Amino acid sequence: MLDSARDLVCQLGPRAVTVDQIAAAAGVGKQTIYRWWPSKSSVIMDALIELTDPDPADLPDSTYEAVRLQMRRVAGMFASRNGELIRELVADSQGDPALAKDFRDRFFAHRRARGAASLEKGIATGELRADLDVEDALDVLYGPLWLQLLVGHRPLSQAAADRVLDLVWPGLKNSKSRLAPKKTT
Amino acid sequence: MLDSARDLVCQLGPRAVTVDQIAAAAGVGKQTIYRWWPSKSSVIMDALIELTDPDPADLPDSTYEAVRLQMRRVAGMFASRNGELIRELVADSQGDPALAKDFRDRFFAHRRARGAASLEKGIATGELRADLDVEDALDVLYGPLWLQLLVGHRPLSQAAADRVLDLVWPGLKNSKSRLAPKKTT
DNA sequence: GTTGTCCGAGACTTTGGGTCTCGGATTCGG
DNA sequence: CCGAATCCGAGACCCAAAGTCTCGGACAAC
Repeated sequence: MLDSARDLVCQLGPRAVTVDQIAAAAGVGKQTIYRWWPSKSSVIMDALIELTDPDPADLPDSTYEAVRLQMRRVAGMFASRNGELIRELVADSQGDPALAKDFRDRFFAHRRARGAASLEKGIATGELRADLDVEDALDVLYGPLWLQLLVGHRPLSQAAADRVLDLVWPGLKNSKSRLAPKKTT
Repeated sequence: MLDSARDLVCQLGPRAVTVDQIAAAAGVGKQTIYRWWPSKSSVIMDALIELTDPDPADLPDSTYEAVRLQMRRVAGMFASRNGELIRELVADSQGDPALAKDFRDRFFAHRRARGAASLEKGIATGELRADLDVEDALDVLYGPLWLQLLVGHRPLSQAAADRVLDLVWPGLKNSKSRLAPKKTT
């Protein structure tokens, strides 16, 4: 049933798909959908989570490289069909506090925690400033990508993510550290 | 007529107000509204622009202070009733490309140009890195504020804007400059 | 005074999310 | 093995609000 939702959303986009279509495709009554989800947007969110959750795993040891890879993955996701889903969900979240909370708790927080883990590791190894505020740093790193996703004033690319990181890095890194980040392309 | 729209939107919020209400309050037929604007969202955008455009003027000479003041103003605006308008417009822009373009061209670009001017001035005076990419820098400075506005994972405050600037500043400033930014609170 | 244009008023259409109802199938109790 | 209660697909229905169409009165032009 979620499968049908996922397929349709991928095929038509989240805006174009209707609840009736999902119900029909799943061979299920509309009422049954509303038995499990409170709104269409919730269904889409579950589809998004199922579509994007398989991720973590192997990160480089270098904090710089790890963060860079994570940012690139996010930029790639934003630029893909999933970015469209995210845009739609953020849009619907304005003016639906329950959905907004759900989005933050079930999608946003998970990914943010992964980013936070990398930064905390970097603090522990001394690659990042000891007094770094992780929350602030995450906003600074990923805020630009979200801005590009939601306002669309510039194309979203992995190169853009790299530029953001390089621009911000001097404010994050432990200036006493001798290890300059080696830039591998 | 725009006055009525502005008043109603301020009073009830952009989501709750209907075109019929605006028409009634302006003592005008609905058709007449659609003679000038293509959609309800467009009306709201004009109201927003009228509500927020009076701004520029006196900035401190110090680039750091100037940018800080501009960021604080944006944070203040985001936290006010106008922030609600902006959220709504960004939401409606997803899935309405014409509105999205209008939003970028008539609201976003203007404010961005002011920020760019400050940065360019800073480059010219040597306070900022000569090779700074202004577009990238603007995304990095304001992206976090937009993220907080649209996702709502953290409270939006002027203090948050200050923290963003301080975190990012080392990557923007001309490291050869002797003038450390003096932090006035 | 007649004709034409403009526009307030409000009825109407449309669209899609969400609810209600029916009837058949499946399951449980005796 | 049979009656009763539950579940659920199907689809009719409701509702709100954006956007369109139509009427009729007011004013202007000639």
